[in-house]
Amino acid sequence: MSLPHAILTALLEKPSSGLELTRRFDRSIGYFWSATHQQIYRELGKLEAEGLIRVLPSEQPARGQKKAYEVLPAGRAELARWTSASQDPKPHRDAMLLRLRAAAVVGTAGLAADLRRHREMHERQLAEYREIERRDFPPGKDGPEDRLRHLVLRAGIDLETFWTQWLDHALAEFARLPDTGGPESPAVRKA
Amino acid sequence: MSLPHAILTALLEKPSSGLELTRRFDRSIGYFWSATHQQIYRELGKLEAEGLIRVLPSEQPARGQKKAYEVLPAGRAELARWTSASQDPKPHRDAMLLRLRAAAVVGTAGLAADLRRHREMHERQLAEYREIERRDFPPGKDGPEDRLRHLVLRAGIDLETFWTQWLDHALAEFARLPDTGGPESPAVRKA
DNA sequence: GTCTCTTATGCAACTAGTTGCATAAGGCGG
DNA sequence: CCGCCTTATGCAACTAGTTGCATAAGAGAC
Repeated sequence: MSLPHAILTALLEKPSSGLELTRRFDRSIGYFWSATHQQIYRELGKLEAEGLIRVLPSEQPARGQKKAYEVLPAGRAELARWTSASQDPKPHRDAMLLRLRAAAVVGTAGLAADLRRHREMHERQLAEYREIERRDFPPGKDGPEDRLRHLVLRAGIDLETFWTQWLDHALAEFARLPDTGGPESPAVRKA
Repeated sequence: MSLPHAILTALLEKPSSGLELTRRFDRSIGYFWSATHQQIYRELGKLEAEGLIRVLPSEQPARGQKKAYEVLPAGRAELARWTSASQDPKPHRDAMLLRLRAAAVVGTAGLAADLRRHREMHERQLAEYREIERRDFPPGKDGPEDRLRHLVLRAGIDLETFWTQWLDHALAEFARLPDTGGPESPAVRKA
């Protein structure tokens, strides 16, 4: 249960409206914790009700008007508590690995094309991360906060590099395999 | 939506009862697609209703009796369809990276211990994968199905290696940082 | 022979996340 | 001044996954 904490972090970095948060989740934060605008609006409502954030005064809260939130002391305390608390990692779910395993049983037909497509996507994401790194972390910028944020970005860069290479490896393996309905069938075998 | 396909794959590898599936999900398949026994029983019910699997004859279906399922031709066809269909990868969610980003704002207190703990967990998982590799993929065993399954296991091994190394890197970075309430506070700053 | 433990199956309620759509304000074109 | 586009906020319904508990059969303890 981390969405509220992702939002608190984002709001501490910079007070924002729901839509601004949505856009920021589409960029930096969303790279390791994605969220739709509905999730965000709902969560903002809850956080406000719990007294962890509040609407910035000044703007009137009419519908269709910007409504910016800031974090209250209780929210900062909650985020600090959550950050330092021991947490078990959630198990991964990776549909592509599942598909490969399924392919071992029902055949590899059509899979290689999607492997290539995923490879391209990972490569594009990697280029985007590298661009962010170039822009946001030039050589001089290395205060404590910068170091931590850079560390997180590095994880993104290294992960995309990892998947790009792994998919290359998988594609090379595919090239050595018959690209048919698999080891024991032309598609449906016991029809 | 991949749980039904994970189950179909498992059942094609070997017809099983709900509990047997649950155990197999705790081992091999669950390493990239985890599921609880309730999810599995519910999904088995749906798959049977849709005519993709059926109860193996022989055993009577009284409660508390083993009830093994096998995949029907329609199920195999559905799995083949799903495997070859183009699918977009779901965005990752990684709470640890989120916590590091939060730590850049509210401080790193207490985080290093959990980084170390996660490092140990990844290392243990890595050892387990290596053991499986040694046991299930000895040098001679490399038919097409073996190659694909080995590829999937390799992804697990390489990912755990990746995280172990990344956490080492993060811990080294932490060692160079003040381990306090963060850049701008003793915990709650504007109280 | 009944008590308790393990195996096996399952329901119900809850939490999290997604999808589709609705509403309202403001700007701008004609 | 009316229709249309963009910005901004939000509800409702749905899908997926988790947690807690209930039920029943068989095995062995005593």
